Amino acid sequence: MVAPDMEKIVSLSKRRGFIFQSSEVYGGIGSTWDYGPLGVELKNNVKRAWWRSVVYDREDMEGLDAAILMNRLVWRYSGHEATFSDPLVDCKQCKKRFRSDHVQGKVCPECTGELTDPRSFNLMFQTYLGPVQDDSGLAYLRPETAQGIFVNFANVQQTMRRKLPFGVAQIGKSFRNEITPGNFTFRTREFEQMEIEYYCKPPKYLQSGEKDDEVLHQEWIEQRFNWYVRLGIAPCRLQKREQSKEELAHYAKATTDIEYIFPGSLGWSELEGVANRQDYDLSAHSKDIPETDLERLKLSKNIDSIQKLDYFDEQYVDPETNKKGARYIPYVIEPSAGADRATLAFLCEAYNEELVSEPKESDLTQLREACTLAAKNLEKKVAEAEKQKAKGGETKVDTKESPTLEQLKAISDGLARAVEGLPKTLLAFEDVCNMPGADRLDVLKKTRPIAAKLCDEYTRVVLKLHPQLAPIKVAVFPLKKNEPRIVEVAKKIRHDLQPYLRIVYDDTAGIGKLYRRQDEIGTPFCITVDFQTLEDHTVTVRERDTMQQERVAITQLAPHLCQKIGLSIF
RNA sequence: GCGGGUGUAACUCAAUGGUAGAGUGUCAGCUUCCCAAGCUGAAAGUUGUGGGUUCGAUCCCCAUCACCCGCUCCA
Repeated sequence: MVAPDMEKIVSLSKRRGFIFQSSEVYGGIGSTWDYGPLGVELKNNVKRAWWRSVVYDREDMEGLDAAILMNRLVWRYSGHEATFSDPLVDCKQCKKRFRSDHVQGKVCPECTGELTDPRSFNLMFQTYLGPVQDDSGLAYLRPETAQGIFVNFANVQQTMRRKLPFGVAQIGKSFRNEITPGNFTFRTREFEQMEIEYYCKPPKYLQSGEKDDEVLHQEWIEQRFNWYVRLGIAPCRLQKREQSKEELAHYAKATTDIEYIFPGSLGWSELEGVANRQDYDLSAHSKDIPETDLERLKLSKNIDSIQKLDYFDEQYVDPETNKKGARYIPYVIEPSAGADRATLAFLCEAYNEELVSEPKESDLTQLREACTLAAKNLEKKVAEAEKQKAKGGETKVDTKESPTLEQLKAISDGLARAVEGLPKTLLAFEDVCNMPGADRLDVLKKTRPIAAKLCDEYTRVVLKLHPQLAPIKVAVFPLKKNEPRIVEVAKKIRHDLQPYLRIVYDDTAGIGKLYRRQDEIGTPFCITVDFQTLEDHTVTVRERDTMQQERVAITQLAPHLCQKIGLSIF
């Protein structure tokens, strides 16, 4: 099971300190979100796992952290200044919106209504450097981190003495004035990217046995796909989608999106795009690019750059002249991921509601009675709706007052199935109450709290996050908090493990509730100090997903847990 | 930007044209030898914000903000 809808994630995020609405005390501000104490741990872990995977676990990668503010010319020559400010027109009659260069005259192509004057929508945030707000100080908040990597190509290559192929990774904030943000943290105006520019040889300069750009492109797609899977995303909810020729930006030879199927209306959506951008970007920022290449890349001559971002290949031997060495602009493969999107995907994927134990039949009586009542009422409503349909001939639309016939039937069926499957289907009642139209049925409003109360008692919410991503790795509890010897040992364990692991101590509830609390935030291991501990210096280590326990000597806890979590200290 | 919906305690939701309730959660204490147990007590909301109608608005009307759904858009 994964999150059934995004609202579950939003509500859990708020309740347990993962993600808050930004500027909440002033009523919020559109599409911005703050990561709370657990959210920042989770997102940091995602970024750290990414950095480890693409920088530390390879021999051919370097890191970078470029400034958010850059010379305006970067965005002129990258093409953003032109393509990021579309003049748009709206139809005053049918409210559709068009790019003004796609429309003839001042008439709507669809309904022939009158169009507004063109308005410029610049998707880049502007700001001014220095005290005077005029064009001389105009700067943009970067809409992508990639350009910071491109313009530093020569710096990185020379200082690290790199030979092709090699890549540069960067994590950082980007800003886009999106027209339609939404879907929680999925599309926001301020977001964090994890981008790689992997520089390689253009096909012409390859020597035998070397991988070409297309092979490297495929390898990156595979590696990035597998990264998500390794950290817990089920492959069935992840897909590679190759962009069609029509979708491709003119500078991209090929792009494959890695998509995750998010809950609710969001559905299949992009986590990451892996593009083969050829030599477009480095050429764009270089002086002295030959006319033929400018034409091929549809670039205009760069009259402002003071560098040529090319590469001297000493090994290359010209097959015709036998001349050694060549100077050329490298190709680039760009795996560009969203840190917030990955974090959201991991949260959605990890979310589980489980029946911990089967409810006693005596506890179910009230629910069964309420359902019988609801079923009868629904039957009546269905019959009414059918009669009306036969009479009026017209299918009733989904109105404020009552659900449609189809909705009624679906709810009725859902309820019947849920009742039949009891006690195993306890969790299904909530789904039934959330079906379209159900909110307008009073009978279900009465059933909901009864089912909810049972769910509280017999189910748990558990985030099955990969241990490396979990915000808290270990929690320590005393089995009895009014037994000072046990409390003392538990607190000492927390203190001793603190240098190795993110660990918390809690004794403010019964043991069952303490476990549930940690389940809900994805803590993979809970240590409980009990009476046996006082005799043999062992504790129980309880595993989140299975709820199984094993006894471990206190002295072995650090290596034992670090090994299970996959930390490399021991 | 357009259309529809929502906004009440930290969360989930009730209620009413006459100064707001429940469950969960949180906190304190007691109790408890392993999975949201029990008991006692407590804190917590100018009902998103600002106007209007009214003797009186959380409820009706208008505006605004935020979120959700659908369009539109999306390197």
